[in-house]
Amino acid sequence: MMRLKIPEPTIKRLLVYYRFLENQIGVNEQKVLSSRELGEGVGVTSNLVRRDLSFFGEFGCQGVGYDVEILKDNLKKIIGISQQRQVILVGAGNLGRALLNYNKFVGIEIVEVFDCDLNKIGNTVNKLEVKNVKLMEEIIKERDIKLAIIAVPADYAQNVALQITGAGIKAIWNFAPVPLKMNEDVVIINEDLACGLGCLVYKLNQLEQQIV
Amino acid sequence: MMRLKIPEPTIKRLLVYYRFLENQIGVNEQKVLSSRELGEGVGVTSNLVRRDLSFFGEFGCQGVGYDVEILKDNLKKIIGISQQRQVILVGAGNLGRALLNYNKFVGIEIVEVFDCDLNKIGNTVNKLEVKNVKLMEEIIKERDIKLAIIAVPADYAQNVALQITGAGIKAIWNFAPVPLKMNEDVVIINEDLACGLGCLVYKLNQLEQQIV
DNA sequence: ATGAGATTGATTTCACATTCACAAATAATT
DNA sequence: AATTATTTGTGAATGTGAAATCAATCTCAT
Ligand SMILES: NC(=O)c1ccc[n+]([C@@H]2O[C@H](COP(=O)([O-])OP(=O)(O)OC[C@H]3O[C@@H](n4cnc5c(N)ncnc54)[C@H](O)[C@@H]3O)[C@@H](O)[C@H]2O)c1
Ligand SMILES: NC(=O)c1ccc[n+]([C@@H]2O[C@H](COP(=O)([O-])OP(=O)(O)OC[C@H]3O[C@@H](n4cnc5c(N)ncnc54)[C@H](O)[C@@H]3O)[C@@H](O)[C@H]2O)c1
Repeated sequence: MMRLKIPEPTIKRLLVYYRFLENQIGVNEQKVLSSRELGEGVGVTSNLVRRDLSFFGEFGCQGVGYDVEILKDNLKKIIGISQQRQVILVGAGNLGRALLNYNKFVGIEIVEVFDCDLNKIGNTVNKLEVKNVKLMEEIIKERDIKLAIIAVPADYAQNVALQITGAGIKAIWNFAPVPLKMNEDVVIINEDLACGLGCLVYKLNQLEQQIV
Repeated sequence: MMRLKIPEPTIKRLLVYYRFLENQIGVNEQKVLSSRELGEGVGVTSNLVRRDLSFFGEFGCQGVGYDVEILKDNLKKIIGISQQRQVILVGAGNLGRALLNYNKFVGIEIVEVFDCDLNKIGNTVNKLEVKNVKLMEEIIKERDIKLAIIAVPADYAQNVALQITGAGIKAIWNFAPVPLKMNEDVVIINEDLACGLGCLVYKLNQLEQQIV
């Protein structure tokens, strides 16, 4: 174990490991699993699995492997999903509604949805009422929410980000394809889907040109 | 210019640069822009912009900058989005419909949608009729489609991937949170949204523990 | 009890990605 | 024409992440 300066890719994989363990529980009665099995399950090498985990401690048993329950509990604590965190979503459009209807995110619960469109305000999405964005800042403060999902059009994202951080939001999962300019004390993950597609198109072209 | 072995992060940024240039056209009449301006617009350093572009040639003019139109055309060619590529989408669920309704992806056109749910087959999403997945393989061959988007539940993704690659698909944009096991001649981009969220929760916890 | 086989966790090595720093080139100014 | 401001493109240095390697430890069969 070494602590200090954990690679970002490692952090992203923690949840992948956790999700795999969760799913495995039901499938078979396996109590213990090896880094090789875990790695194969999620598509990384066993070396990398051990490396990732060893940043946070010694959870395995040499010659044996990892106890599923113990590893799962430890991952929960490490990631910080021992209890569900309350989250808001801004922008009940196409993507926003898809996210709201998805019930498989672990560690979070979307508790409020905001939009500015009068045709959407008042609608119900997955048991949640879409509220007027004018109420947003007050509700964030009232409920002491720290994490927000931005699913508004690109042109409005920066403004929304300023509003919500002003009201106390400290973490933003941003789906708008713009780089948010924020203070250092706000953590942001940008989920720019288009560039994954761009990369795929590039690679497909390379593949085709190579063969022809 | 150096060619050979281009970093994957570089490839992903190409589309970000392109999208920024597209958007800038309307905003002002700027004919030329510097790597600094482009970098600030998309949230990377000017050094990185120049490094990325220089993998593919010399598009700028020293002391001046980059001609917007010329750079845009070159990026189009490099990424491979000079003409729209026909694409299919499998799984007209929550996420699938959000993607179908999004008209801002560049370089692709979703031309067919498939699902296995009889309640969804026949429905129209963004002017496209959802077709029975049984027709999928035939239509892929008929229209000679090479790129597919997978938006089906995790348990079905591997099967769908085998079907479509069997029918000729060479590139997959996969939203199911599972590592697809495919031959070497198929390119895959996995868009595992949950791990971005996991990473954000982790960082938020770190932030909070640090302050308290 | 002992040895064979399995597996972890740490160290070392290697590969990849970004930043730094500067020569070369251009435009604007005097 | 000479000078100054910019700005590109790239070699070198640095930083970051993954793979390879291996000693230490555990289980189990004999
Ligand atoms: N839909 C996709 O598949 C997809 C793919 C990639 C990226 N994105 C990005 O995700 C974001 C959302 O996309 P979408 O397709 O859901 O768009 P959308 O237009 O369907 O929805 C946007 C919603 O945000 C609301 N809104 C606008 N300004 C607001 C404000 N200031 N406060 C609160 N609500 C506001 C609108 O009323 C609308 O309901 C966009 O930035 C888009 O670029 C979407
Ligand atoms: N919705 C989200 O916000 C979200 C977030 C993260 C990941 N995902 C992933 O994206 C995928 C789709 O999510 P969703 O929320 O749209 O799920 P969904 O259940 O709403 O939609 C899935 C669709 O796939 C169809 N389907 C199932 N098996 C099929 C098959 N063999 N062939 C064709 N169609 C088939 C179903 O009929 C359904 O319409 C899932 O793998 C999910 O884990 C979704």
